[in-house]
Amino acid sequence: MAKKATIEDIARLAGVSRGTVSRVINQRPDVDRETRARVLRVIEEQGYVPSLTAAGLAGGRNRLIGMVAPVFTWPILGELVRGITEILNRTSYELVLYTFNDEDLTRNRRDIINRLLATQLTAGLLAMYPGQLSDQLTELSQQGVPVVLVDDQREQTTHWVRADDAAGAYAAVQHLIKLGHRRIAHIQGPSEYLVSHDRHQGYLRALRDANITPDADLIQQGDFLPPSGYSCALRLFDLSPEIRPTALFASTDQMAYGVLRAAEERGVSVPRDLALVGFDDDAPSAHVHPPLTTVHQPSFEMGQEAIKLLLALLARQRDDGLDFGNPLNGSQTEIPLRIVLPTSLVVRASCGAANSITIQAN
Amino acid sequence: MAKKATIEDIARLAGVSRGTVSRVINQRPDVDRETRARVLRVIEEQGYVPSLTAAGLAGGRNRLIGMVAPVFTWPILGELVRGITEILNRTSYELVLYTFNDEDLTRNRRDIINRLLATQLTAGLLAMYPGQLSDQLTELSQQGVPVVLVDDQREQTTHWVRADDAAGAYAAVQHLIKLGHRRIAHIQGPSEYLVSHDRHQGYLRALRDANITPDADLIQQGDFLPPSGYSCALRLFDLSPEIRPTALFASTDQMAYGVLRAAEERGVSVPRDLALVGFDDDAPSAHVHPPLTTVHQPSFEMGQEAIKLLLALLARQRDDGLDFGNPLNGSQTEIPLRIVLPTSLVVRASCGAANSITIQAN
DNA sequence: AGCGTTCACGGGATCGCTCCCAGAAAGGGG
DNA sequence: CCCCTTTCTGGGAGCGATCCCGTGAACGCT
Repeated sequence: MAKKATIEDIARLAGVSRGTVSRVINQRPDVDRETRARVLRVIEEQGYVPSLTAAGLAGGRNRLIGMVAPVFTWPILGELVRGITEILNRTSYELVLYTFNDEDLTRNRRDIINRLLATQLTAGLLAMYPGQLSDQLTELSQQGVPVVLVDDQREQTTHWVRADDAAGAYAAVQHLIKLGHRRIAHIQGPSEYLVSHDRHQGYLRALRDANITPDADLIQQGDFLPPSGYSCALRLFDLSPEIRPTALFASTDQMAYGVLRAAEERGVSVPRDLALVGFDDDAPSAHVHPPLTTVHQPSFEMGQEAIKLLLALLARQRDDGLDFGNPLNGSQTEIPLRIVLPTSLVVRASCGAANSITIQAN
Repeated sequence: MAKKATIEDIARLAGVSRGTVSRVINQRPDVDRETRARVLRVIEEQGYVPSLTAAGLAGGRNRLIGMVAPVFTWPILGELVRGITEILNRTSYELVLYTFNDEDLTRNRRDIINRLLATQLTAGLLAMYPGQLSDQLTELSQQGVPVVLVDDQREQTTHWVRADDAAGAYAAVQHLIKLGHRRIAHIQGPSEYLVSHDRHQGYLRALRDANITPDADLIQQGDFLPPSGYSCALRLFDLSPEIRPTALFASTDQMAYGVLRAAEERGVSVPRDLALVGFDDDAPSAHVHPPLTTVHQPSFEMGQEAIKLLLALLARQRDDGLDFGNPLNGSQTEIPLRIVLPTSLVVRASCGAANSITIQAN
């Protein structure tokens, strides 16, 4: 393999200086059209690609973005990553992955992120479902490190993107109401999570808007996972026939799977005896029996919006350095602090609706 | 935020030179015990973390590992990534993500990888299910770039790790035979994939070992996805009762889902009328109805083995540079070119076996 | 013609590290 | 006691970019 070409080689071949080549590479305006064309041609011919490493050292800024995610969230990251990389591939930034498990977190949580940043490798951070880490990330953000969270669990003061859980839940319950149901149960998630709260609020609002008084007997509390859905469902099935629900909105698909199992054991037919709707649109949901009607989270779009937001922060940061005090800067479009994306209702068989279509949540 | 400390600051504080600090950081032997301890203490006190960027530029070697994966494989990468990061977190290496979609591939396939390498960012490459990229990766590997493939689709001349598909298929079919089945159908994948071939061979061998003559009527060809499983199943159900299969081994879980749907439509009860086994252990398989017996791929371990192999290659490369001609090097353990990991059979309800246990494939 | 501006471009200094050679200090053998 | 090793350490020379000051040419204006 021939020795790699450096900027110096390109400069020599194009008959210009390093500085000019650098200007061409970084798309700076003050280069003559012809010169630029010539340099670009040489770059093309030589297959030259500037060293990110050297550029990072010299420029003090890097072209790497750190993606932080707890390992256990990996299974649900596929779509998010797709969205992120689709945008990122059009830029000169690259993605660096940082994962950690629960041990790491409990042991020396602060260290992990700090060391990560201390390497000066990344220009910004994209944190997925950071959980316990979010406080620290917020702190970093306040210190000027560009950070964007993809989260659905807490109110943040950092830039973040999330799905509109309340509207999604509203649409799901409204759908059940339109199908004629009046006694609609809800299995909510743990109260310490914001999603649980939001989805519950959506449920309540949908009922109220249809003049249905919420019934405390029909509201159970689970922990997001199948077993809790199972036991909550059994409790509901044990209610006397006149108050037993005819429909159920589980606040996660996982819990809905538990409901499905309980229903099968008790001979409760879904959707005939019980219309069921979940939330999340996990992969298995299309394949369970019957296929689960659920609220789809726009993961792909969330990934896209998150990285766009971060890229915007990065761009602003760069400008600040160069055009400090530039009046144009002030009029620059404001970068949104939070982006909430609409969910959509995926209608399958478990709710008893005949057709299988997708309905926008708002 | 205080200005970041550099190696120079540490040197000054410890009363030594940059060179010595560098030696300590890189764990070189030629440093006095006391000096080393002193330097380490200062590093600790200052929370100093060396700049990977500068080290990369100066040393010519980097501490980044590129992970290459086509976007559409993301959903199945969760466990692999877990395995990789678990090992990687103990080293000073970081993971950089490179994904690309089909367009990228068909348009300028060569460019992508070349540009990737040309940035000189990564010390080695870990490629997941590279598909069309594998030729090029092999080439790179021959040019001296450390490359490890995680693949199940082709015979490679590069280092790679994969699951033992043939043994997995053998175990699956053997399981069905032990349950008393003699007429066992198989839906294989597209012939251009090595997995299809291997799983098919495993199927045939299991039949032969049980003195069952394979019946061409019972062997269908699908394309890995649910719809093809559906149509293949219908074709099998249309066979006259005396030659109709009592069991079916689908070479992917996805196709098994299609089989499940066909069975439901035709009133064929699984597992009573048809015992079903899939392959891959996709996430939905535990939740389909009935839960699918399948062959589990050791993704977590594959990730671990792959990264260990790459790390070993990297270490060897580094040694080569330093101890050129060292006799120890010659007698050094030869690094295995390929690693094949055992699969395991996950017994659930769809095969008709009472208990739900996991059986090692070999 | 003289002067100030703008436009392109050159090249020295620099980023934070590793490499490596040279030299000091400490022992070992004749 | 001198010389030769061995063990440690110091510091100059890069690595490949960016930054930025400085310069020469071309142009417009008085």
